[in-house]
Amino acid sequence: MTSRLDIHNSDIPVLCRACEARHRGVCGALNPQQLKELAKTSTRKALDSGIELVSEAEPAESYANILSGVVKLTKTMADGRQQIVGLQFAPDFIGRPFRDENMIRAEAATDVHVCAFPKRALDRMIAQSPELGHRLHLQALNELDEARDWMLTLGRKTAAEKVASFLHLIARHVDPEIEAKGTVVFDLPLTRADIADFLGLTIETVSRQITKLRTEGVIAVENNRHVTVFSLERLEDRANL
Amino acid sequence: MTSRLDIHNSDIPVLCRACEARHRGVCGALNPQQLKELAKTSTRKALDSGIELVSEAEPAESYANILSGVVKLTKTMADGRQQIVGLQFAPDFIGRPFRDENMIRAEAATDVHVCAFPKRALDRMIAQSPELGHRLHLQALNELDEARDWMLTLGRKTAAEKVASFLHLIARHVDPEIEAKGTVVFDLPLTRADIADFLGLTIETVSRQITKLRTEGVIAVENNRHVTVFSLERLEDRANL
DNA sequence: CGCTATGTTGAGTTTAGTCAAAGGTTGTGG
DNA sequence: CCACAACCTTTGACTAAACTCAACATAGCG
Repeated sequence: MTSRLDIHNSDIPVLCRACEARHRGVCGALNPQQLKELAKTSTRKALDSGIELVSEAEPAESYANILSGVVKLTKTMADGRQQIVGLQFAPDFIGRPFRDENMIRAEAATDVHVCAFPKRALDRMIAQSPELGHRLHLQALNELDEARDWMLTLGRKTAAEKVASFLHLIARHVDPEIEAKGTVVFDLPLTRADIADFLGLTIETVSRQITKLRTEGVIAVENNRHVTVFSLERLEDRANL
Repeated sequence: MTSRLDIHNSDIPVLCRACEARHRGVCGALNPQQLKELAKTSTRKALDSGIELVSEAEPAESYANILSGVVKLTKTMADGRQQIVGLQFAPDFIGRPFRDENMIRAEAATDVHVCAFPKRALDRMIAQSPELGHRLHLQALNELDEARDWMLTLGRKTAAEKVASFLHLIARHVDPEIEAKGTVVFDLPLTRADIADFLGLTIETVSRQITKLRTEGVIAVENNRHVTVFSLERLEDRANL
């Protein structure tokens, strides 16, 4: 389907030709000319898990599109307590338009590939292209919806419900089409510590709740990271969704 | 300062002339012609505390600007557990552009005045005016920042820190200019039940923490609602900001 | 003035956190 | 290829924070 649009690939920068962000991501708003201009200053990067993309304190100088992997957005208190306030997947856009200070840290949760470009270059293009501004607006609204959904989880759910909600979130992301009774298999993109930071719990509590779901036959776990959800429906019940 | 812009007030619809939303709110993006068109379909409403502006289930048919008062955005679980996911003040915009389903309930937390207009009328104008789209984008990004700040509070702060954070939020909103050592006096826009729903706590815990702040001389409270914060700095310490 | 809402306080329970130890997994260098 | 180290995860016993239930106090309203 989308290949129809790519007949004149010669117009499209090499870097962008196979890029998901050009279809579902923000770059989809750009014409070949704009894409070419942006591609001049963009660089692909492969980042190991744990590498910081955006610092909590310093003003950001670049934006990025995620090509693969998972990025976590975190907030940290002076005494070290941490909260993950968002997870981003390909082809999400990373960055805070219209402001330099971010007040948020972005870190590779898994090994990640991104396409990074200078803040200035994109800011210039936003001013020129309403369609690009609109795509960024949509992403912001989407992140806002997700953040508010998660606030309910953080504020009002029990530890058991929180862990089920998290697994449900990942399962849904791995396979958005899955029907309620279907089985989903995936590798967790987060360590227990990250899951705890995402859910506002401790590592130990997360571990205990995962064990409970395992012994009760809702999920299976191999090698800590590899998870099988036998029935999304059962997981939803546990999450009180 | 802004009165300079109002010399040709005859162009401005009567309804809009004294409206704060025309300066700091989204209507500031509209020219007199657009303002006139929008004013044709807009109506001012006075809503008592507790009245619902937007339903969690049904698609919204109108947007609104808050003229005065406080609106709470809430999410509710099937068993009745509730979480306030945002507070909005004048001249904030209420509504979810580019989507009908809201998945959120908006309710007057205090008596409220709003200027409401049909979703369609504004959607049409968004398509025409990039500046209007931009203002809505900025508000969405601002709400996203606030939501993520609050996620840290919900997930990682103690009850004492949560209550101090809430009082700090309100105090800052009442007087954004106040210096650290200054005294701030205000009426709480929320009941204890609402505060509990905002903080992910129970009424009793909120009450106990307020009592503690009172007995320790950080705040004074009269008639349950009227609060004096003696030193914003001390409150920030309690909130771990 | 009494009634209903809302808010406070206390006693006991529950949930999740803390601290400590042991079990697994992964990756490295011999 | 194996052994070891580093890290991550699980499990258990105990503790602390917040919740529940219940009684009482206060404020606002008719």
